[in-house]
Amino acid sequence: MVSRAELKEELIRAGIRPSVQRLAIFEYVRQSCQHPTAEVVYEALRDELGSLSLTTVYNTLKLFVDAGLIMMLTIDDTFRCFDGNCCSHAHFLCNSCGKIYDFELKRNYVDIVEGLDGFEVTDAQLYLKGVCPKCSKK
Amino acid sequence: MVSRAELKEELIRAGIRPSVQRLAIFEYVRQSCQHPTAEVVYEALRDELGSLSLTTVYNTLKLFVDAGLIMMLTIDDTFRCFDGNCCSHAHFLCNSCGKIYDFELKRNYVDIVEGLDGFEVTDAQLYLKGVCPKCSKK
DNA sequence: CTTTGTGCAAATTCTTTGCACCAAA
DNA sequence: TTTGGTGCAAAGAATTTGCACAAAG
Repeated sequence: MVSRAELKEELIRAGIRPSVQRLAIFEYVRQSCQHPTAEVVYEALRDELGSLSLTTVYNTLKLFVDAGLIMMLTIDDTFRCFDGNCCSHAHFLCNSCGKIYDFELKRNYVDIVEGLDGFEVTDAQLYLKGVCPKCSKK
Repeated sequence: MVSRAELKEELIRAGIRPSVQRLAIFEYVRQSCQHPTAEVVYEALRDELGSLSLTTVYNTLKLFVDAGLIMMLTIDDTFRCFDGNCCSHAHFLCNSCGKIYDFELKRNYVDIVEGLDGFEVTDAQLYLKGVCPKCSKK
């Protein structure tokens, strides 16, 4: 659990002014163990903040993604969601319950790819889909 | 290069009636070394077929994806595209020219993921982004 | 003839944009 | 007092749906 003050510092270091809305959104995405969509962030914070618009959520999430503070996931083509953990890791989407799980990697993605010489890789995502243990028990 | 007759057979084996439109769309996606969007497929085939609607392209591509004949890629969140090659391989999107490259894998995706026990993986995608050799020379 | 496919137009959904107002440095 | 942020309403883009007609078995 990171403090609000630390998150605020992180925004400032990234050149982003820490408005109330931005800090709340940043905190929410960072602390969330789920992978919220813009809509979910909006619903979760609108009461807490009193005033919040979906536009601001979209603007802010885009700002954070561009600054490299969070990641956008497109593991499912029907929705975009966000991950506050930028450390390299894989994602698993359960086709049954819809939950997205995080997994650590034993080695770098590019190690398993043949013939990448000359290609400069700046970003990588490994998306897995299937059925999670909870759902396969049922 | 696979013949039309073979592609037709493949559709029938998958339980899909090989209408003129479906066969043309299947052939196009299979033979294409690009990774066309629905729009691109539509533009490419509308003249050849005389009559074709974007709706049919969407319907048909969805039909093929559900049947496991082709794959949908969401490597870029701004467009969906399709890959006729269902053999496991990685994709690289050049952020400069927009081209998507295919890469073979040295080993299976799941080999590099930690703690997948109990998870049944039915589908996997490795998406890489960066700059391709052609663009980095410029 | 009976089922299935096609394609138009309209609806839907998600996201972005324009713009006026507000807040902070 | 100037720059930047927020949020409403409207626009935009991609995809899906409803339905009538066409085609194939």
